Amino acid sequence: MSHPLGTRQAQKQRTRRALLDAALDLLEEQSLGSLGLREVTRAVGVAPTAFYRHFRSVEDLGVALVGEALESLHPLIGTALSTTGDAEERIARAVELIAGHVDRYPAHMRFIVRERHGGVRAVREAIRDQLARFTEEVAETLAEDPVSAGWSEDDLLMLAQLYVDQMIATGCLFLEAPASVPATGPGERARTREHVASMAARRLRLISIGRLHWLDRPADGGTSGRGAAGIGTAGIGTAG
Amino acid sequence: MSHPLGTRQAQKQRTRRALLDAALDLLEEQSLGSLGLREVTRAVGVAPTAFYRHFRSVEDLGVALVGEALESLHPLIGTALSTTGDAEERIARAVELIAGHVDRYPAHMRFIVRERHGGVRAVREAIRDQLARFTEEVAETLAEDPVSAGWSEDDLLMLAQLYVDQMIATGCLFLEAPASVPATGPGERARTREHVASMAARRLRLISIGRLHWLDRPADGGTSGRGAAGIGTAGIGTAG
DNA sequence: TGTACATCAGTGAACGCGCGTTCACTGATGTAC
DNA sequence: TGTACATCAGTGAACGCGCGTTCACTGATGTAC
Repeated sequence: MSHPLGTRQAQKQRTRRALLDAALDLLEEQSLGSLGLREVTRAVGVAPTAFYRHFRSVEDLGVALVGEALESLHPLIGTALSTTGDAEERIARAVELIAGHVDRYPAHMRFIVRERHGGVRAVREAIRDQLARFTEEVAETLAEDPVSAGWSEDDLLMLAQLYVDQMIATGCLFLEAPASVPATGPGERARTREHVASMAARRLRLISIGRLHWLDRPADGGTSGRGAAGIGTAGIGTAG
Repeated sequence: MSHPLGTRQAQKQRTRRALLDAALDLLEEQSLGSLGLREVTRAVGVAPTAFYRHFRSVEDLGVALVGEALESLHPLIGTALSTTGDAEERIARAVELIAGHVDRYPAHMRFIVRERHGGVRAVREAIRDQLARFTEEVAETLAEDPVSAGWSEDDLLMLAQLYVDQMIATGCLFLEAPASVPATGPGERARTREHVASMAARRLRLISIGRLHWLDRPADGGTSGRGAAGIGTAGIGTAG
């Protein structure tokens, strides 16, 4: 009666899931470093000691969360990259995908954003490593694009990093734009879904434009580029 | 003898500084949410209760840190914006300025990066508000630039946000690139100062190029732009 | 300058509390025959 | 199918510890006359 569904393994997995979900829930209001083992077990309704059947520590649980949070983000990247159409359509689609992801997995997104630079080293490094994998993947896809002809490897990596960073920054903005508040309060326009989407699209647009004209520029100026032609730098962009 | 330098006020300020510095120090390894009041006073060498003579809580101390960390960042922005020369020179100067700032105030930079999305609401919001002020300032400076002729206000804001985000992202990269390790370990090239500087410069270059060609593009496609001319979008940037 | 009083930064003992971790346990599930 | 034994997810009592906060205090600094 208490275990109607089946095997011991299945029940264990259910408890593990409950611990992960409870942790994600609690992390909406705090960071992993201040999350207590007892807090998590209390939220689930098991004894504190049950925690040790699943994780060695809260830090360990955090690393597990990194795994699943970024696993859920992974298909998003694939979908965004494989979208066809003109630049404007692809940008709109990418922004939509991110917004949809944040709607579906807000706690995952918050966790990544918060712990990416958070106080728990193992978790920080796990996120960094996973994002580096994503970046590499994006870079490889970009490399196949005819637009990238003549780009150095570092240039491609830079662009990939820029895209990955944008993805996270945009997700973060959507997190702060509650779907339930479409009405514009005083000065709260910045946290409207439409406004966030519009600004995110603008950013991607500017990056897309910069990308198209990347090789127009005369020299590399950096330490290791190889793709540019010409010497000297025109006086572009002078400020007051 | 125990208070050779002067007034009661001066001594109080010295203790306050010591508390702030000790906190910054401790925050290198953890986040504000898990920082204890007793930890801070222990590091300074005063009784726990002395803390309350200066701050109501650790959260309160955090808000004070936001103030001084972003105050130290402020002149940086002014200097970067007022730099003259061609685009390449200005980019190099901006990257240098950020690197220098990270060298001088690494703990401040780490604090901002970590707590910007951290678990303490009051601190998060203080950082957000201060960065919004910076962004507004950058946007105003950009507006005066002839390159920005015909740009909508939202476009300028978008660009300003992009620059401010880049500043922080670059600072964060320099934090992870210890000045003491110029030698390239296996696969550690990404955390070399020169490589970070080179990649940061590339990003700014791409943004600068995108900026120059912003109004070349045919249509706005967003919700509120006003500066663009023409209709339809060319099929730019198709991926595999 | 000297005296009497006020201020207040820092002290130290005490408190109740929730923490992470240990340990021997229970009893349902799984396995061997 | 039935029986005997092994496994192991979850229990609950107990531990020592460091936490934030309170309180009445001390004694150097500041001020009034």
